[in-house]
Amino acid sequence: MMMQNIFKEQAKPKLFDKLLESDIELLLQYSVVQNYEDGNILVQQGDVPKYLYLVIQGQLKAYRVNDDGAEVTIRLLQSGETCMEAVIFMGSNSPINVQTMGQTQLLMIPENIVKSRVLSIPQFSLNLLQIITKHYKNSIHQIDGMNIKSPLQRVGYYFLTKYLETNQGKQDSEKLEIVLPFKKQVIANYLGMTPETFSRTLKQMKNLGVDVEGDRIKLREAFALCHFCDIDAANLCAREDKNKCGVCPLH
Amino acid sequence: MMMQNIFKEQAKPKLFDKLLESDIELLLQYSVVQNYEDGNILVQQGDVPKYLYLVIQGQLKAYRVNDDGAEVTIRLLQSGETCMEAVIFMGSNSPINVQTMGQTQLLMIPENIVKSRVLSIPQFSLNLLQIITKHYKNSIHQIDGMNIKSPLQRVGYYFLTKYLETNQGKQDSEKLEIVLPFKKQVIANYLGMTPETFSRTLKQMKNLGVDVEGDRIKLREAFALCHFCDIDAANLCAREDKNKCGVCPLH
DNA sequence: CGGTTCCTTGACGCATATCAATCTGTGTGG
DNA sequence: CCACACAGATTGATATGCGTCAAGGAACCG
Repeated sequence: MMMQNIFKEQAKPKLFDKLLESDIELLLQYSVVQNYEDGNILVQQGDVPKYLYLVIQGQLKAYRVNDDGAEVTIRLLQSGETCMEAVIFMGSNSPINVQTMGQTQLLMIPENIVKSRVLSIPQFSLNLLQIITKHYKNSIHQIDGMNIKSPLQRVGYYFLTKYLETNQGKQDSEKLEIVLPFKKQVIANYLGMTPETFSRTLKQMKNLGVDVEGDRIKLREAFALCHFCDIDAANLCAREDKNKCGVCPLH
Repeated sequence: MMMQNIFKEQAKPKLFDKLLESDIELLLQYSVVQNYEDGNILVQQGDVPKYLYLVIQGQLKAYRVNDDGAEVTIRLLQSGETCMEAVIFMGSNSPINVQTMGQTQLLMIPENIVKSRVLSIPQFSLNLLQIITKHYKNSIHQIDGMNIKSPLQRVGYYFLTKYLETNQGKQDSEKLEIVLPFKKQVIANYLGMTPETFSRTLKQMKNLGVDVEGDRIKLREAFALCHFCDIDAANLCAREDKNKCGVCPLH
């Protein structure tokens, strides 16, 4: 299987970062690529996961449901991201469901291959550690947000991180627009609020210099989202002169 | 440094699980043991962590604070548990503060030793993966709880997991009592509620057959907490005949 | 004892969920 | 090309559950 073909146009997934071509081949020996329709449930709470999933195209949602059928979104994944890496090492059943959102193409690496390669390829276990710790960090932010942040702050922080992601490396040519990568109700649930509250919150943001038109978020000024910055976000910020924003926690 | 002395009376920490004595020595080569008073801040948000901390005696709290000074508890740790293992691999600054609660004795392993041993001792990197994924799983439950569970359900689930932890392996001699390992206000914050709400919730639990006297939680019947069970908890349950409780999600 | 810390109890207000209706856009079929 | 259906998004009205504030009680320690 030729990775350079599959991910031709895209950045190499973090999972394969710094791996030798020969190591990647070892890893993909028994992997398969598969296509799914919208709404396909790949893993259910309680399952023992059989694969590590890498999104080639499309989107996935990792979530939990309770008895009443209420959903909590844990992660939203796009192309190049992986899931079940963590669960494979939990030594227990999956605490989450995973479902496709829209048409999706996935690379599936068998669970036992992952486990054995961890022991034989040090860089691979390092990659996994970094991926999982990143998820962990995200979930810490989620917990934080739900406890002490208002909906406005949660949305603002979400926009800020999206803004920083899309402008990574581009010091000068900052685009003052971001595009929501998911349906609004999906994002709302991820942020722990109802679609109604999300919608109302978007209107509030206009007062802060953030205009919303459909799924396009337009900033009236480059520093519009700086109110929502924290130390973690500031570290992603590419501005060489961070104190220009006036509120950067690093200054 | 002799691990068997330090942890004489206790279970061996997960961090050292299945490691050869020689590997442990390699790991501890540059480690130090240190004592701290109550309230000592070991790590602050934004710090680059210098050590992995293993609790020998006492308790730690990992938490976040926002501008207003409001705290969100991420983890509460007791003897044998570790922290900063995840942060070390995040490749960024610490998203959390860590503080001692009460007098505490800690083993501190330098960060660069941890990183290098990961590459040279496969079982060690496996241990780390398992520890971190467990934290991740916990944080998933935390997110879940704050979104779709009432305070009653959160407290109930917390008690249930504590109950299952203390009765691990003891199939027959189930003690119908658990002892809260932390101050009530600390637990309340960990569960994402105020001490007032926590207190009121404890009274509600009396109707469900759970009596609270100080920090002792007494179950009037063995199945009192089964209402709060989910698939994850059920997997920890030691009862050979799980369907006796009538609500087990495994049956 | 007096002081401190922790926990509990009560009264109140507000923010967000809930329910319901309307609006917008998009794709489909006649 | 228009009419219709449907999903998603928005807007409004209502209510309730938790946080906040304030006071009182309990346990502990010198």
